[in-house]
This record gives sequence, C-alpha cells and structure tokens, in this order.
Amino acid sequence: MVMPMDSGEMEQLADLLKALGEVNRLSLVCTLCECSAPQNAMCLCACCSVDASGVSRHLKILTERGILRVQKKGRERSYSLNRNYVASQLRGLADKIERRQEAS
Amino acid sequence: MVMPMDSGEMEQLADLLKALGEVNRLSLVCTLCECSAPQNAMCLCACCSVDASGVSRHLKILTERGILRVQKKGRERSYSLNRNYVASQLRGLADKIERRQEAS
DNA sequence: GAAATATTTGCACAGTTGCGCAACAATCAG
DNA sequence: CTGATTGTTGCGCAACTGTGCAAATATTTC
Repeated sequence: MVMPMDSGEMEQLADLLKALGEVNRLSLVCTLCECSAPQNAMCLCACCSVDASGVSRHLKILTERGILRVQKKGRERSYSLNRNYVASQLRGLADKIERRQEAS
Repeated sequence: MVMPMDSGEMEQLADLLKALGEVNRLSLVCTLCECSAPQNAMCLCACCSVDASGVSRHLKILTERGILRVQKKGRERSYSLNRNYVASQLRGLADKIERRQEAS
C-alpha cells in the first residue's frame, strides 16, 4: 500500500522537485547521470549556460537537497549523483500517482 | 537504453517538475491521487492553505502542464489527475538517473 | 613568497512567484 | 428577474530566484 504523506514529507518532496525543476540544475543532474566518475564544477560548467558562480550555487542547492554528493579533493570538489535516493523519491511519487484508489 | 534528452525535452520536464515542486500544488495532486472520481475546485480548496483564487491559479498551472485534466460541467469544473502521463515522466527520469553508465 | 587554478561569496538587479482582495463572469435554483 | 454558487481575473505587494561581476578564499605549483 502507498503510505499517506504528512506535511513534512510533502514539503521535503516539493523541495526536491523544485530543485530539479530548473533547467540548468536539471541539465547538471542529467550530465552527472551519464558520468560514471564524479565530476568537478569546472567540468560541469560546460553543460549549462551559466558562469562558474552560478554553477557553484546550483550545485550547492542540489547538494543541500541530497541530490548530489560532494567529495573535496585538493582544490577541486567532485560531484556525483545520489542515484538511489533521487530515483526512489521519484518512483515513490510515481507509484502513489499511478495507483488508483481501489475500493477498500 | 535511455535516450539522451534534447534541450526542448529538458525544458518541458523541468516545467513539469517545477509545477509539482510547490507544496500547495503537490498537495492538490496528492489529494487527487486518492480520489477515484474527479473533484471540483471548491472541494479541492480544503487540502491546501490558499483561498479560492489561489487554488484556481494552481489548478490552471497544473492543467497547462498536462498534469491535470478538466471537464466542464455546468458551473463546476471537474479536475482529475493525468496519472499515466505524470507517472511515466517521473519514472522516465528515475530510470535515467538510476541506470549507471555501463562500460560500452 | 608569487602566480595560477578552482570554487565560493557579497552585491545589485531584473524577473518571477504566490498570495489575498475585490470585481467579474457564468451557471443554476427559486 | 433575483440571489446564491462556482470559478476566474486584474491589481498590487512582498518575497524569492537566477544571474553576472568582482572580490575573497583555498589550494597547488613554481
């Protein structure tokens, strides 16, 4: 059965979706999708039409929401996608949405 | 194989996620999840902390994004969730995200 | 230490968003 | 027609968002 959502969960899920709902951030995520190795910010700049400071801010938001993981390596930071978490959140919502209310 | 996304698709998906990424709109969607019959706007007002005009605007956005369907019946409008579309979009992204880049 | 590289932060600005209120439009019930 | 019900729209407003630029920080290299 699909669990009902309390307002805290709802807000958290909304925050996740909002973080993904911006083109440049979504581009960053999709770029990281296709990378098996973590990427640094400079390298990620290429995929979206924003300067380095903008990318830095987007990456920060994605990290705060648990979408990305960072690993500090010298003067670089390597970002990688938190695949399981993001995918499970999206699937959870998809399940909830698709499952029609069956007569109890 | 998961298809790469062109920038048009990316923007469209971002719009969908952005529409879902607002607490009151997500509440509306989740409320409609649990309804087997379409609901009118007045009835949907109950689930989120916004007045009727706000709900109307949120419903409009959700409808424009293809998340909801409307059916006009007399002076009421019945909203229902476009379950297949929304679920498939979310699953599509989840699949793309979860599938690690395998050595080709 | 000085210069180079990678990233973050403060600032200002334009644009967008969500909101309530009040007015409006459309439909129904008497 | 009158009045109630349902929903939308215009307006103004405060808050938030994404952005570039320039300056700051951190780390490496020479």
